[in-house]
Amino acid sequence: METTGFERHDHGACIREGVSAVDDRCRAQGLQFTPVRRRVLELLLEGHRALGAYDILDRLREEGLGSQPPVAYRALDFLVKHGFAHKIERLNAFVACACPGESHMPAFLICRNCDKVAEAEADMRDGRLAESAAGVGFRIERAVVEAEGLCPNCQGAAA
Amino acid sequence: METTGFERHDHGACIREGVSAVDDRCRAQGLQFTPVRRRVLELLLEGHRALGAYDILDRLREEGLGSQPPVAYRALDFLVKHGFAHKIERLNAFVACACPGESHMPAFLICRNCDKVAEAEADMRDGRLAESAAGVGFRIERAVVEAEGLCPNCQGAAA
DNA sequence: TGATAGCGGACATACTATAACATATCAAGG
DNA sequence: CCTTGATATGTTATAGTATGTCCGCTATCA
Repeated sequence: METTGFERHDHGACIREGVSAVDDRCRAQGLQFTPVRRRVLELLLEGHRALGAYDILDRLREEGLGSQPPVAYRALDFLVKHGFAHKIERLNAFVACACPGESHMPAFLICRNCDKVAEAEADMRDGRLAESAAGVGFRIERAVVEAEGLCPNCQGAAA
Repeated sequence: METTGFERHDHGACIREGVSAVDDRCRAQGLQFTPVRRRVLELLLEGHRALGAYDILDRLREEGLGSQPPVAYRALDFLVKHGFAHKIERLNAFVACACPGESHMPAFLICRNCDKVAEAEADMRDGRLAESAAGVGFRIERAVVEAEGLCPNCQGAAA
């Protein structure tokens, strides 16, 4: 199990790679990676942070890419539907996926101080929750797992 | 790890016990268990289902217990703050706590067919997510764990 | 008596998300 | 060429979720 998000890294490359990975997958699957969708993904990749739909809409508006809520929501729906982004229910906000295209059950580590969001793998098919669910005969199809706390950087800063 | 919610049980007693347990704890802790708060808890206990704040508000309005959103939200905030109810982020809705007063890290099993919600224990201090978080130095303080799927009853019905 | 604190009533507003309908673009096929 | 169908975007309006603020009531306590 790995996480992505808190380590130092070449963030410019990170954005370029993220966009180009999605670009490839769209080509492979015959999906249209339009300018609005591309730009929304770039915005999401910018900070490893969750952005609200209206934050994104504001940016799009500044850039002349759309001005009404459905524009942002449709782009976000596209990205989420195809696994290129995720919704953080706790924040009513969205983040770029750390490993676009791979099917997974993502879990998130949300720093309450700097708002960065890291993605981890949390397959619910095993683990204690899965056992518990199996015990009562419940069949898990999807799962929202969002942990909130302090990231390594902010623990140092707070101390 | 136990779950509560899908098993058959004496539901009348279930509500009475839930309310009276909270009543006791409020007395013990010097909290005011007012009529609005009590009624909201009863509504939440009624169906082991998640209710939206405005569903609750509608009921309160019918009963002359309040008519404006803050009335419902304040009662819900009180219940959530003291661990007598939980918010289901995935649904923007609320459920009564299955074991009021005990401090815990709850997880939820949400049936997408009948909308019933069962509560399980999902302590994040161990398990794979905890390991993963520890691996990157993230300190988990709270966690939202909400699994969606089919409850035992609805699996039978769908087949 | 006056001060304080908690609760609830009421009004207004902010934030999040979708419905519904119109228009544009483009590729496939007659 | 032109029609058709599929997908994407533009636009208006509205639904659904949540909070800010001010006020008055009541209980309590110094």
